[in-house]
Amino acid sequence: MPGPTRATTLADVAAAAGVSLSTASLAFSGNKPVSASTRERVLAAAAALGYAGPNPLASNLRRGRSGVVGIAVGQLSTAFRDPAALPMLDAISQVLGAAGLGLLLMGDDDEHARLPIDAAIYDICGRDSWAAYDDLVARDVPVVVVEGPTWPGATYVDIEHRRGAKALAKHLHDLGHRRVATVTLAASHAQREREAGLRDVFPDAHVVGACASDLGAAQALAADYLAGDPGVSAVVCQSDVQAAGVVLEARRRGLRVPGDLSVAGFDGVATPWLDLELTTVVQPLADKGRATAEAVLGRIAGADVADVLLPVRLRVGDSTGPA
Amino acid sequence: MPGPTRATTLADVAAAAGVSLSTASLAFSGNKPVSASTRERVLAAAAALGYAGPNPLASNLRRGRSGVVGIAVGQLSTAFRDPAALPMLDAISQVLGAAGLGLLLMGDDDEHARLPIDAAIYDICGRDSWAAYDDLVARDVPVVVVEGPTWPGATYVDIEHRRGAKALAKHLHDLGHRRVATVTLAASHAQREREAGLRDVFPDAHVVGACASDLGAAQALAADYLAGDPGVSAVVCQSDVQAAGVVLEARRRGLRVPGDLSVAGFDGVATPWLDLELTTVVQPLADKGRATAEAVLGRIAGADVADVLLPVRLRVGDSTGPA
DNA sequence: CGTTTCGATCGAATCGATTCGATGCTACCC
DNA sequence: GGGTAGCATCGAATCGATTCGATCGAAACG
Repeated sequence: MPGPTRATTLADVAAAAGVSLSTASLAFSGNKPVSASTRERVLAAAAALGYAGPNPLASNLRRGRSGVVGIAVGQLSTAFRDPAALPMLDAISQVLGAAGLGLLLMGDDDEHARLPIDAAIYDICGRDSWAAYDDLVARDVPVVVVEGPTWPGATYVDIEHRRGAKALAKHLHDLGHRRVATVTLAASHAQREREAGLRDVFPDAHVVGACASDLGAAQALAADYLAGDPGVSAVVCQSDVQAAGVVLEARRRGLRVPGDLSVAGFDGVATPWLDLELTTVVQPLADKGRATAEAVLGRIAGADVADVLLPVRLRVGDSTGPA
Repeated sequence: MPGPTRATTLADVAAAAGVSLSTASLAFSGNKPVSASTRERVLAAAAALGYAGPNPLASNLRRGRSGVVGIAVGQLSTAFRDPAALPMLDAISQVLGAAGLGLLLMGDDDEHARLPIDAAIYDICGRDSWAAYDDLVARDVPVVVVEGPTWPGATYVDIEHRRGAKALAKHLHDLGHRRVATVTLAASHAQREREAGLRDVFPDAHVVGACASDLGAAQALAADYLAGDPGVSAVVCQSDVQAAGVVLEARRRGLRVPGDLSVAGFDGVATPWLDLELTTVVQPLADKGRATAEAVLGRIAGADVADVLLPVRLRVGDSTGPA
């Protein structure tokens, strides 16, 4: 039985196995060849002592790595409520997990500056500043920013916000729309780019208001707006969830989509609770996650990592039609 | 400017400030009183050298703590797609964050056994076994299990699955329902308890099938089932999301809810895309998260922590009616 | 004025591993 | 058979902090 005595160290195991500390270490890490018989003797001794492997804390200090990557997401519930966040997060955790790295959730507070992370991902934030960023830089922690503003020293992964938004706007223009409104996200790099793309085609598009990528919030926003009978023929949203909210609210008011009102989204996620397919700008969520994770791996390895800009694609669905 | 020379250590700072290493340490940690003038001198020296505070890795080793708590959630995208998961996760991260602890996402693989965590939460899993559990026990890492099966040495946080399910079943029985079906989750402790509660009232309830708490999956399941014209007057689901899927599918087939079919859920989350309020069993999600986090804190502190069983409450909405 | 107390500071031990360079040994080659 | 590789093993240094116990002065006390 594994004795109740804790604090079994590798030194104890080495002593029990009759080898040196360094050899015991090699038997576990495999960083240098060890004869099969020796390795077995060490592992047997470890099992007998109830030793569960090298203490990660000690190992981390010596190697100068924690094996943990922080990901800043602001408040969890808002960050993950957006279905667009999940495929990306999944891809990130898959790639990092395969490399033996764990993913640590960080809020905005700089509490987290004290936690042992090898790199940080700034994502899903829709924010322009992060308190902890300077601390990370000071500690030489590599940072990868997703869809964020450009800070010195970070690596960037982004998508073609402007081109996508412009393609969507063009699609609406081609359908004959002339007066359009847009539901925005909170002020951020991504939001500014997308709005620029929209205004490339509709310079005087009206801003309905800003809200998170949340069905209820978008619905409430749309309720106010549509009640005023604004005289627009299309509403461009910045996420599919927002778009779904607008569709639901429009219908509740007796408007037909796309007959009376065209509605467009962004992201290209599944909206199973809608009986139509949204016209939207599809972004490669999994690719974005993979690219982010790979950038992190590169930066941790000390490599020079190039910024990444991923393409988007207009998907025409059933939620937009002739003006 | 903070020189490009890394590897500035506390010893360098101490030397620059003309104090001993131990005093410099105290100036940062505040674990023992240090005269104000000394502290200032140390901090000034640190700023001049571009020293960003004690290396967390070294600090961790010495204190025997990493400040990180692992949370096992299986695959991220399935775990977080369920809206019931978020309020709980939020509460956990809030309580742990206030205590200066970070939250590390763990998959099922035992890769994570090598990561530096002070405690682990097994949650949102709907699974009966976890590969890494034994490793954690061997390493003396406290484990808190949420809605899970009882393993030796862990602390449990759970809700009244059976009582809740039974109360809901009773409600349906009172409405005159006699033939009911149930959509289940994957086999798990929670699922078994709930099914037992249902069978306390409807011993021969029919099992439609199992699926995750996912709208599309539930919809597909319901499509198959309802096509067979099964002759039940009510469907009891194990999450509100499942219930929403069943409602949508029933309507698609021309059934009125609750006129032709009563549908009930579990969890008590918001379903803004449904125009009715689900009859459901409301569980205290935030409380569950708080209780979990507090159990973790207690276990880390080495205290004896009692298991927690949280009450649930039947909420009668518009999705159930007379048979 | 001598003694006790208390607070600030310091030196040294310690946390538990990884890894560099050196050593001893066997095997191989001409 | 002498010299050289090459592999397994070992000893010692190291990662960068935290903390215990000791020391030193100055303030407080009788």
